[in-house]
Amino acid sequence: MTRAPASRPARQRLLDAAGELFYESGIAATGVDAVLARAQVSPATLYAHFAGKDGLVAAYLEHRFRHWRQSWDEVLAERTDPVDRLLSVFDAVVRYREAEGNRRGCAFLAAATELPPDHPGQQWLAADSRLLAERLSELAEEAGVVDPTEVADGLLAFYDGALARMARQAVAPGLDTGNPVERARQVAAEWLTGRMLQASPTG
Amino acid sequence: MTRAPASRPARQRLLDAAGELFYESGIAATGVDAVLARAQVSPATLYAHFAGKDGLVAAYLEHRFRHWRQSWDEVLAERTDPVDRLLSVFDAVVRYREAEGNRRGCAFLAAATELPPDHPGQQWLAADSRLLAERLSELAEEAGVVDPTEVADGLLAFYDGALARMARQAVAPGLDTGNPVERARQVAAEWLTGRMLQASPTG
DNA sequence: CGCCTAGCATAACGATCGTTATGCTGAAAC
DNA sequence: GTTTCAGCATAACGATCGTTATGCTAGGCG
Repeated sequence: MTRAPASRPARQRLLDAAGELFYESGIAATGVDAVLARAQVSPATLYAHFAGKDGLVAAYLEHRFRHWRQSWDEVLAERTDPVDRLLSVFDAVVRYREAEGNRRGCAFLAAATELPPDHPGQQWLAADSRLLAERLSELAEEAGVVDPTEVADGLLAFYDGALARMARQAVAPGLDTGNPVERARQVAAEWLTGRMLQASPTG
Repeated sequence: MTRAPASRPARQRLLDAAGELFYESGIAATGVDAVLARAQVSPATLYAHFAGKDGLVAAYLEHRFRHWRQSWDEVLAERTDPVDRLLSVFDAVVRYREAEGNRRGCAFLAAATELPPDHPGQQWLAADSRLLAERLSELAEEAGVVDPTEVADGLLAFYDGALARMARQAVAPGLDTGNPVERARQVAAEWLTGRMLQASPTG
C-alpha cells in the first residue's frame, strides 16, 4: 500500500528551492512560480506534497527550526563551563550560518513580520521563541546565577540584537565591520561576568 | 501658477492610511486597494500625488524617519547627564511609540526584510541606521568613554535587540512581560556603568 | 456667459498571483 | 501482456495585483 515513494527528489528539490528563495528574497516576495522554476517541478507536484504555498512555507520554517536546534545541540554538547554553555547560543548561530549559506538576518524574525497571525508557519516561530527562552533559563539556572530569568532575558536581548543588526547590515554597511554575532557574544560575556561578580562575593 | 493646492486632505489621508496599514499588516501584504479604501481616495488620486505604490512606501518611510528623529531630538533636549543622553535612545523609542500607536516592532527593521535592495524607500532605512550609529558615537564621545565606537556598538545591539523582541513578542507572548525597551534600557545602563567604572580609575 | 484647466471618481487594463482540472508516462500486480 | 495506479507535466482557471485611460465637476480668467 503506502510503499516508500520514490518522490524524494521532487519534494527535496522543492524544499531546497523554497529554502533559498524564501530566505533570500522574502516569503511574500517569492512567488510560487519562482520556486517551481528553481526546483524544476510542476505546480501539481507541489500541491501533491504540500498544502499550497502556506504549507510549503510552514515546512520551510519547520526545517529551519530543526536544523537550528540541532546546531545548538551540537555546540552545547561540546561545552562544559557554565558560562560557555550560556554563551553557546552565539556560537551556535555562527555554526548554523556556516552550515547554511546565510547572508541575510534571522529567518524567523523576518517571517514574524511577514506572516499573518493565523499562518500555519507561526507555530515554528513560537517554537523558536520558546526554545530560546526555556533553554537560556535552564542554562542560567545551571550556571547558578541569582536571577536566571533576568540573565536569560538579557542574553536574549543580545541575541535578538545581533540578528536584527544582520538584517540592517544587508541594507547599510555603515560603520559596521565584522560579524555582529561575534561582537554580541563578546559584549554579552562582559555583561555576564559583571553580573556574576556582583553576585558571587555575597554567597 | 503653482498655487497652493487644496489637495492636502487627499494626500494626507493617503499617508495616514498607508502609515497604519503598512505598519500593521506589512508593506507587501497590504494592497493598494486597501490603502485606497481606508483613505477613501480613488486610484488616480494616488498616482497623481505619488510615484506608484513604491513612491507611497518611500513617503511612508520618510515620514516615519522624520517623526522618529524628532522624538529623539525632543528627548535629547531634556537630558544633560552624559549617561542619560546616551540612554536617551531608549526613552525616545518609548515616547515615539506612545505618540503613534505602535503595537508591532520597528517599521524600519520590518521594511529591511520586505523591500528589495533597489527600492526607493531603502534610503530612509539607511538614514535610520546612519542616524543611530553617528549620534550614539557622538554621545559616547561626549560621555568621555575610552572607546566611543565600541560603546555605541554595544548600545546599538541593545537597541536592535529590544526592537526585534517586540516583533517576536507579537507572535509568542511567551515568558515576556512588560516593555522590552524599558528592560533593555535597564540592562544597557548596567553594562554602561560597568564599562565606565572599568575605565575611569585609570584616568 | 463661455472657456479652460486642475483634481477627482468610475471603470477597465494587462500582468501575475496561487490554485486546479486534464492527460501522459512508467513501473508494479496478476 | 494487460491492467492499474501513483507521480508528474501541460495548460488553464478565477482572483487580485499595480496601473492607467476616460469622463465628470468645480473654480479662475477672457
